[in-house]
Amino acid sequence: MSIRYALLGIISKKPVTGYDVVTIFKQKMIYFWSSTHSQIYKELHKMEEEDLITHQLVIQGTSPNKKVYSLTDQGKKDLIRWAIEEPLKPAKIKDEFLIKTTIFPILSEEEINQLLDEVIEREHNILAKTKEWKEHFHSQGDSDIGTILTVEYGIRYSEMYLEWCKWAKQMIQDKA
Amino acid sequence: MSIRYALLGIISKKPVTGYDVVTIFKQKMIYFWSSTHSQIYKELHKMEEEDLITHQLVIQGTSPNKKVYSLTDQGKKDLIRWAIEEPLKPAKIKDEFLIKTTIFPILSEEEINQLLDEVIEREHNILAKTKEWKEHFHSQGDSDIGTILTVEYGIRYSEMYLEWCKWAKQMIQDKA
DNA sequence: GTTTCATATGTCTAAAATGACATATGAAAT
DNA sequence: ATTTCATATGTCATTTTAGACATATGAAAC
Repeated sequence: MSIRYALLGIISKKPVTGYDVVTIFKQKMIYFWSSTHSQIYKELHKMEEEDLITHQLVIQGTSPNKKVYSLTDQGKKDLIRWAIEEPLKPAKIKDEFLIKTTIFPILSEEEINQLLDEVIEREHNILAKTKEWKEHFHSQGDSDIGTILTVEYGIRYSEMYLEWCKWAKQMIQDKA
Repeated sequence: MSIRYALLGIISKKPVTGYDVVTIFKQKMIYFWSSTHSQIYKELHKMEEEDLITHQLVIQGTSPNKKVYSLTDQGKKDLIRWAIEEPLKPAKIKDEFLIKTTIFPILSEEEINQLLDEVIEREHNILAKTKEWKEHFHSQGDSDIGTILTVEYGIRYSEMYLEWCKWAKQMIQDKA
């Protein structure tokens, strides 16, 4: 039941292909949802069987043919029902870096700084992409409230992470 | 390979039971790792078979007998190897609330506010528990750098989330 | 006395998710 | 010419995870 509503939510915005969904997860939703193309294609098939979505085959000259999915009435109804009626499940997070952080006491200062630099670079890249995306949709005149809120969340999340890293570095230096 | 190092990390601090691990995940690591007792017990068995941990049976008068696990030399070696050598994998996050956020445009203002209030309450509770824990380990004179850093992360994470919610509420009111 | 709660450990089935394998087009780069 | 890249869709085996079922103790609440 997990990925289903993420997919319905994406498709509700505008018709998209499975390939589009993959890039949306990677580029625009990285800080609150993740999946792989194998799971996405499988779930799209299942959802079409259950009449929540349909697709239109688009033959392209340039690149391979694609299936553009859109919501059925039932799909939209189910999405809204889920959003309003289903009790909110706690977020599921698996952040390996924080696990590594817990064992800093058994690592050397150099090793710790190396790990922190690695994660800082990762987070910088994510933040840069998120800001890029924000600029892009603003320049397009897009004022979708869902997009505005989630992009702001992404920026705040990454900034929090980076500030915490900076604080952690200072903390470790002071302790040493 | 996922939960393994989370478990090794926890056990490296001090010997614990499977039951302890369950509560640690729930109370102290909720904002960066999650699992269930069925998975934890299974993985502990597997890790013991592979000689990464061992247990000592403790017979208690009051409550049921328990298995207290500790790291073997091999377990500690593998944990450090993982931390230093294995490339950092991106965090995997599944936050349903942000999915719900993306479809705010097809919900009513009342429904949106209800959802936001729900998540604000959830996050308040998490923050309260994290702060309680921080007070507790400070009062115990615990100055484990791993704990200090992760608890600070938890507080910053929850505060970021709550501030974003507040901002979102304002944003939605202004738009209406 | 009976239920509920915290402690404590396990199994089992089903669902979800990962990662590898597999294929195909057209454009661009080397 | 050949490789690489972006686009595009799929399968399959294995691993991971979730959630239900199962049991047991002692203390506390009702």
